[in-house]
Amino acid sequence: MSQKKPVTVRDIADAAKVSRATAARALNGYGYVGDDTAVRVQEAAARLGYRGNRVAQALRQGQMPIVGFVPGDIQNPFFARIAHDLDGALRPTRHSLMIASSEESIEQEREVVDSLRSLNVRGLIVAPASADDTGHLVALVNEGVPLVIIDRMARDVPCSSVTVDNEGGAREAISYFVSNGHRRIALIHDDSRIVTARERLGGYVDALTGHGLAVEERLIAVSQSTVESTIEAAIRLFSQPEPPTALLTVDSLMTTGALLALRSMGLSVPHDVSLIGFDDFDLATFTDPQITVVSQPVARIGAQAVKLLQDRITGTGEPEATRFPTRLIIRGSVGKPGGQPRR
Amino acid sequence: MSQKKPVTVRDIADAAKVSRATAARALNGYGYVGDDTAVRVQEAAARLGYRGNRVAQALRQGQMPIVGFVPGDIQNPFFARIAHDLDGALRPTRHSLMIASSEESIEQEREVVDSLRSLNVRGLIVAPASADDTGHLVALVNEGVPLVIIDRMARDVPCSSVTVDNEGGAREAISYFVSNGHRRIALIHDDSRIVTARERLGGYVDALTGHGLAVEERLIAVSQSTVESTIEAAIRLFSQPEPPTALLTVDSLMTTGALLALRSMGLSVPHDVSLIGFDDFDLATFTDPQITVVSQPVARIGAQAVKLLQDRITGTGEPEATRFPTRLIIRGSVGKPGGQPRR
DNA sequence: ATGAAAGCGCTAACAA
DNA sequence: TTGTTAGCGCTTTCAT
Repeated sequence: MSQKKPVTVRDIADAAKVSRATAARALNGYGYVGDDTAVRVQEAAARLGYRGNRVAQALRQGQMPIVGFVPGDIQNPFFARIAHDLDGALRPTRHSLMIASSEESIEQEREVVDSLRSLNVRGLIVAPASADDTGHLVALVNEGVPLVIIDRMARDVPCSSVTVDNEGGAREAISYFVSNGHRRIALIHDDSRIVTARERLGGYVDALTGHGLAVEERLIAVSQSTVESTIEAAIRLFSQPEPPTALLTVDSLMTTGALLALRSMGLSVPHDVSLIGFDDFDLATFTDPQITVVSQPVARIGAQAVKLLQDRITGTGEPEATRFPTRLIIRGSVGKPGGQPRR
Repeated sequence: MSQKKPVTVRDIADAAKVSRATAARALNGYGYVGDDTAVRVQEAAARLGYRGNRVAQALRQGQMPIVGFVPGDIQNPFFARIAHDLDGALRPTRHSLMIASSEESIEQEREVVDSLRSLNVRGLIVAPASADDTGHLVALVNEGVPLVIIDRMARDVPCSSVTVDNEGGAREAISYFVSNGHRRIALIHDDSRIVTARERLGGYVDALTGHGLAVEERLIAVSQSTVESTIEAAIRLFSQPEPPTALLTVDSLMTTGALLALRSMGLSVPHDVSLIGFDDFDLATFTDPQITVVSQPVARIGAQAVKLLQDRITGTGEPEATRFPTRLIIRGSVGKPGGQPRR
C-alpha cells in the first residue's frame, strides 16, 4: 500500500469554492480575506484534514523551518542536555531541531554540515570537532548561513559563540590540588576538541607555573572523549615509576573512564589519587566519595545559543561571543597526597 | 548580509552549454548522456560548487530523505544510545535522522509526529508515550507512512515493532528476590509507558503469585520516568509502617532516583533494601555495591528498527514484531532481608 | 543523445 | 476583497 495523497491547498480551495490564493491567505491569515470566506476555508481545511506541505513552503521561501545541531556525540550527557534545551527553546519559534552528530570526526562534520546545508536549514549550531580545520564553517558564514558555535572555539570563524571559561576552570582545579599539597598533577585531555583542550591545558600550565611547579610532559595524556580510550590513557599515566598523585579530566565521559581505570588498578580515590573532573554529572554524586568537579552552567548554554542564532537570523548586530564562568564544586575526591599505590 | 544564491542545475547547465535536463541526467547518472558531455557537466558542477537542493528534490519526489525519531526523552541514556545507533544505521542509506522528543507527553507526541509528517519524512520510529492513545499513530499507518514502534508497545497499531521481554525480565528479577528470601517486594513503575509498565507489572504479579506471595497495592508505586519524581515515590514507599525489603524499578533514571531516595533516608543497599533496576547503565557499576540489573540488548534495537523500517519502506512483507530477551546481570545490590531501617 | 516543457505544492506580486 | 499567474529547483516524460 503506497502513501495516500495528502490534501493540498487546491483541494480545500475547491471545497470552499475559492481560488488557491484566497485559500492560502485564509489559511495563513495574511492579506485581505472576507470573514465568511475565511470561515468557509477554515472549515474545509479542518474537514479534509489539511496539513500543509512544509517542503513546498520551504522551496518557495528558500528555507526550511529547521535548525541544525551538530554535537560531537549525542551520547555525551552534556550534548544530550544541550539538545534537549535547544529543542525546547526552538519549539515556540516553530522550528524543528535536526541533530546530526559529527562523532568527533572532522570528515563527518563536513559531511553533515553539507547535508544540513543542502536542506536549506535556517541556521546551524555546531560544536566543532576541530579548532583549526574550519574551512567549511568559514564557508558557511561567507554564504550567509546563520551559525553559532558552542562549547568549543573555532579559529577564525567570524560567528557568534557560547563557551565557558575553560582556562579559569582548569586553573581553579589545579590551584585546589596544589593547596592540598599535590605536586605531581596529571591531566588527561581531548585532542579533538583542540581549543577547549588547549584552554584547559593552558589553565593547567598557567596554574602550575604560577605555583612554581614544573610542567612535566609525562603527566599530560591525550585521549579521545570516550570511556574506553580514557581508561587506557589513565592506566598509562598511573603505570609510571613516579605516578601522579592528582588527576584532572576534561569532560564527564573521561572522568568516568578515569574512575574505572583507577579502580581496576586498585587505586582508591582520594587515598591514592585525587581527582577532579570537568563538567558535573549524575554519576559524580553516586560514587564514594563523591567527585569534585568544575561545573559549567549547562542550563544556560542552549538558551543563549538559540538567542544568538536568532540575532544572526534577523541580522541583529554583530556576531557575539558569550563566555560563561565555571564553578568548582568541592566534594570528596581530593585529599592530601601520600597514599601508597598498591600493586 | 543575506544568504548567497546557491548554484542550481540551471547554472551548471549554462556553464556546460547543455540543457537542464541533460545536466540533471549527467549529475544523477541516469538515462543516456554522451561521455564528453557528462565530463563537461561534472567539471562545471565541481567548479561552481554545485550542491543540489534537497528541498526541491524532495518536493519533486514527494519525500524527504529523512527518518523521524520520536523518543520519550533524548536525555534518557537509553534513547540517546538508540538515537546514536539509528543515525549510524541510516547514514549509509543517505537518510538523515530527525530527532523530536515527545517529552513523554501525548500532546507533544501528536504535535511532533504531525510536524514530521508535514515534512514528508520517509518514515518514523516512535517510542509511544501512551499505549492506548494511539489514534495519531493508527492514522499514520493508514496513510501509508512507514512506522516502527520501539521500546514500548502501542495498542492496535498495525506496524512493526522492536521491544524487549519486559514481562520475563521482571519475572526473573522478582524470582531472584524471592530466592534470596524477600517477601515484601516493591515496584516503582512508569504510568506513561503503559504497556511496557503493564508488562513489567505483569511479570511482577506473575512471579509473586507463582511463588505463593500476595500482591499488595501498597507496594506498587507509580512515578514519572524522572529522577525527581522517583525520589518522591520511593520515599513514600519506604516511609510506610512495614516497608518493603526489596525494590524493582523499571528504567535507569528511576533506578537513579531510587538510589538517591534510599540514601537520603539513610537506608543502605543491600543491607536495608535490596534493589534491581531495569536497563543497565554506567552508574550501575560505580555504586558500592554495584547494582544488579535486568539488561536489554540495547545495541541491537536501533539496527533492528532500521531494518524493519526499510522493509516497510520497500513494502517487503507484513509488519513484524521483534522481541528481544532480557538478561539478569547479578551484581551486589541484592542481599537477604532483615536489616533494620535506621531513622 | 539531447532538449522542451510540465508540474510537485506553495506563496506573493499584480490585476481586477 | 478575490483571482490570475509566475516561479522556487528539480526530475521526467515526450519529442526530436
